[in-house]
Amino acid sequence: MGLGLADVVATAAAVADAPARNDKVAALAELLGRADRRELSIVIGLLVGDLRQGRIGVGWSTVGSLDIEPVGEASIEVSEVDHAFDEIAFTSGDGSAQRRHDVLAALWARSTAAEQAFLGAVLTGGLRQGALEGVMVTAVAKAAGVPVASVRRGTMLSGDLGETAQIALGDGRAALDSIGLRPGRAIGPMLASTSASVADAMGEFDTAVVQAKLDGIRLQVHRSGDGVRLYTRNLNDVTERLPDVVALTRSLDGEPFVLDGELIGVGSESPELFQDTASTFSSGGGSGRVDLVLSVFDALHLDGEDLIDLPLETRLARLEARMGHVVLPTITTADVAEAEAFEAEILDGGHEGVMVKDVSSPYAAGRRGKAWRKVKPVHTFDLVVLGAEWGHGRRTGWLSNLLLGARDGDDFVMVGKTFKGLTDAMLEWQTAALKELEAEPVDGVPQDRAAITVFTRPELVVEIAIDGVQRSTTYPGGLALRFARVKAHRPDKIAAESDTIDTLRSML
DNA sequence: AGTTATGCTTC
DNA sequence: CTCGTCC
DNA sequence: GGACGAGGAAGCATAACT
Repeated sequence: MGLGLADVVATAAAVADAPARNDKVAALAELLGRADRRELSIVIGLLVGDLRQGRIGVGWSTVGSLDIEPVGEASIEVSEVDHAFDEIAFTSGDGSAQRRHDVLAALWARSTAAEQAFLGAVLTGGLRQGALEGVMVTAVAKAAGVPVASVRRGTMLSGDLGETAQIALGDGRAALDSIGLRPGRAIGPMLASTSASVADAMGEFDTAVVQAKLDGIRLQVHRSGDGVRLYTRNLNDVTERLPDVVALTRSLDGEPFVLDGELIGVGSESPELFQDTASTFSSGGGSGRVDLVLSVFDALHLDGEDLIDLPLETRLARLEARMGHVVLPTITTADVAEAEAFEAEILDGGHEGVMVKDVSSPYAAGRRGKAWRKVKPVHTFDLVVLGAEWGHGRRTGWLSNLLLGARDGDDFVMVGKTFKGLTDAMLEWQTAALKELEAEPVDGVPQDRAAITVFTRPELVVEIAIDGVQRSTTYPGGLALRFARVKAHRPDKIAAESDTIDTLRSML
């Protein structure tokens, strides 16, 4: 008898109900202890909402349209769920939508109400049990009786928690610790935290490496012999899409190697807009509208040697010696003024900002550490609230997502939405304030989500921070905000004095 | 053959 | 991608 | 400090619909 889906559902419920992380871990570890080797990847995939088969093309709309009577008694095994997901994932071509739907419906028809709800949550990314991969790593360690650090390390180097769990529980500590970086296999990329300024970021370090932050797509570049593999930040294999980058990679010295870099569209003088980089990237490189160029900023493995535990300074020296011509603009300095001058130069070149890194730090794969800090300019504007959407999940009952307008003469044109930057107190306040302003929508406000939207008179001013603007075909002003977040409500200001669409346009 | 709906992935 | 909240 | 979950914009792919 294999593990039942009902066992997984019961554990998920226990995890969701337990506020303390330790209790979540205990519940997960107990379940892992009951799974056999083959089931581990499946169970982990279900419970962290990241299936073994990746995304299978079933989302909110499909799940919501299923109206199938649940059964009273649980009978499905997790291996059967896995099999159904496999079938859905690998079916394509004419008529495939129907076949995929049939497989899903058959699964639903055999499920209890609780199982249907759980599977639906998994497929729509709505688990909300307060435990995803981070907690699961700890649970795997507990179930296997090994240190969390070992599991974390194995997961980052293998890029796969399910596989790591199989090794930890099945083969033991020694096998787990022998997982190593292997050119050709993706590894979790090191992530950065944010600093408000270069001076802030440098305050933490004796000496800093400062590098241009390019507004493109993170790319992990592997080469072993003639074998080349290219992975995105989320470890998706995009090798086939980027023949030019593959050719470049084959031309570099020092294989086997693993590099960390950024892929960016480059025009005659300045970098292209991110939109154009992304467009070219997703439609297959060579035939795109812009030239995609790889810039490298770190080396994890070079000349067949692991570098991740060596200081950044050493990694960069090795990188520079081997392939200096593909390394992006970099300086090493202890002087804040020098770093700021470099930042100004980079921004002047049309780039996004700079990264400030501790010169002595190892490559912390898969971690968001303080050794790397990103510094990007922030722009602030006074915009006007045109409406708000009711929130979901922990924001249920609050007006959450604000519809933002810029002034255009006496009118207002919508330029984006945001739900970010709001504290619970601000949500409470704006919910009451916006209800008072409820009105018919003004012109130029999309009404596709009218059912969950409260439209308002354009009166409440909000201070909005953005990273920049981008072209838009969905908003009437032809422009949309990038990474908008609320800094403050400004009921003391009047809408007639808010910022204009022309001011925003000047940023394009 | 063109348009629409849905899902996915980058930031 | 950003931010606030919670453990 | 780590982990989670709130939900954004653009652009592409695929299959169904018209």
